[in-house]
Amino acid sequence: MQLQALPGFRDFFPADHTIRTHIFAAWRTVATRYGFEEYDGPPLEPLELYTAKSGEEIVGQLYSFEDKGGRQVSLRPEMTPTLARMVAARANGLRKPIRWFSIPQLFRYERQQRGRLREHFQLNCDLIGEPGPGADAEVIALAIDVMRALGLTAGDFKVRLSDRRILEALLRHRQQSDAQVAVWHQVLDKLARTPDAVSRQKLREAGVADADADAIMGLAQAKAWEPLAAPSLAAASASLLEVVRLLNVMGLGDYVEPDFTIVRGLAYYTGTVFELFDTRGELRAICGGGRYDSLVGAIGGADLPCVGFGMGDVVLGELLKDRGLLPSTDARLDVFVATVSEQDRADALALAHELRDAGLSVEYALAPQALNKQLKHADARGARCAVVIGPDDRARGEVQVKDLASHTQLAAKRTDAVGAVAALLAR
RNA sequence: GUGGCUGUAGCUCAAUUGGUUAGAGCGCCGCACUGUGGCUGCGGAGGUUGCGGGUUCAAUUCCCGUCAGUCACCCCA
Repeated sequence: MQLQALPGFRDFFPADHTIRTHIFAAWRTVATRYGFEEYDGPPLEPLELYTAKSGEEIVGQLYSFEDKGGRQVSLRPEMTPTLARMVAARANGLRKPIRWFSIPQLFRYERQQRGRLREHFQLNCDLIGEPGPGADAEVIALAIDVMRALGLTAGDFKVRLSDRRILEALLRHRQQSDAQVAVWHQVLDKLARTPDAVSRQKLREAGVADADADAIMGLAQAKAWEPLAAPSLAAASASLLEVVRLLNVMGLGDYVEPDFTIVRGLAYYTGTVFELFDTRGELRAICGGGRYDSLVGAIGGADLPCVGFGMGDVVLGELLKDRGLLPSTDARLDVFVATVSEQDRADALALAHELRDAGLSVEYALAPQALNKQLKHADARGARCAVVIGPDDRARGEVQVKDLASHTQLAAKRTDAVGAVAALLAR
């Protein structure tokens, strides 16, 4: 049996790693553009960090074990508890609001599916210390701009936006019991992929009156903001409507649509919740987030309101691939230095090093090789330019500088070789 | 964790009703090509047909198990 990566874990061959780097670069660029600072924490944490606040159901999905010191530990399944601890530890000394982002590798022990592995990288952006809707709009705009930076448009994805307080108000207004509320969450979460009759049946079994079911379903499935103006919802929806207004002002209105069926699995969300989906509905959520005003207090004692999101690299990568937006994964070399004879090798090494000192990516044949083989290799490596050094050139104090794309070649003084190459590459 | 489908070369795939030496394209290496690359031609390496067992004169093909992938559940960073 061959040794291979564990199920749900990935080997990143150079071509794969290029894609990963491409995504990370967009994440860092846009987060930095929004004034966010990068942080990180340990990939391995005490098990209690997650069992204490995330609920017992999540323990089954933790990649946890006992370490050699007898400690119960877990690979991190999410970044937010670590963030909450770090922020709480220095809460008094940090200027608010705090804008932090991280790109942690996260783990879960679960059977894998398309877009869901046992390991992935996730951009986490959190804005801490600002309770108002301005912060919510800011992080949502950040998520949208990450997608735009990768070449995706409003035709490719949408932000589905809601606020937990709206559903709560709906249910409270209709006096649903706690057990019924739980059923509602389940039903609404999978409404789009479930036949209507099945949903209705579930609600009936939970003792929800048909009249209540009609009313709540009707509002929950609304595809417009207008129903939020109803007097019974006005207080609960004021924040969300302001978030929408701000996004419109930023010019990002096209990317946002209402979806009051968004529930989000994590228990700690308290207000705004949102998810990013591909418009064709082929993939699972690309990004999810929302407001969690009590978590930092619960973990670290400091009472700080937060809003943030996580965006994973797996589904995002699938989407970019489907839309033909992946970067070229070919290696790009600036210069290949080729020799005609073994007597040219010393000059070739010296020149290659000068070119590397000038910041160029340079290769040469490590062992003696025919010139045509070297140039073929230069071509295969995607080099823009080749420098050929032979006995005749050396006798004249020259080198030949070739533009591999245009098949042109010109002689340059050996003393000016770096300048000649730089000039060619600048074209 | 439950169920369906699928496992053949590095990749994408062939192989007749079960039939004797498992093929092709791409990629890789070499030669034509001892001071000039993309093309072309020729050659080569690379497989325990995922693994284990069973049926059969004979298994890539049929059956069982197992591992892995995938899809749907459960659930969702």
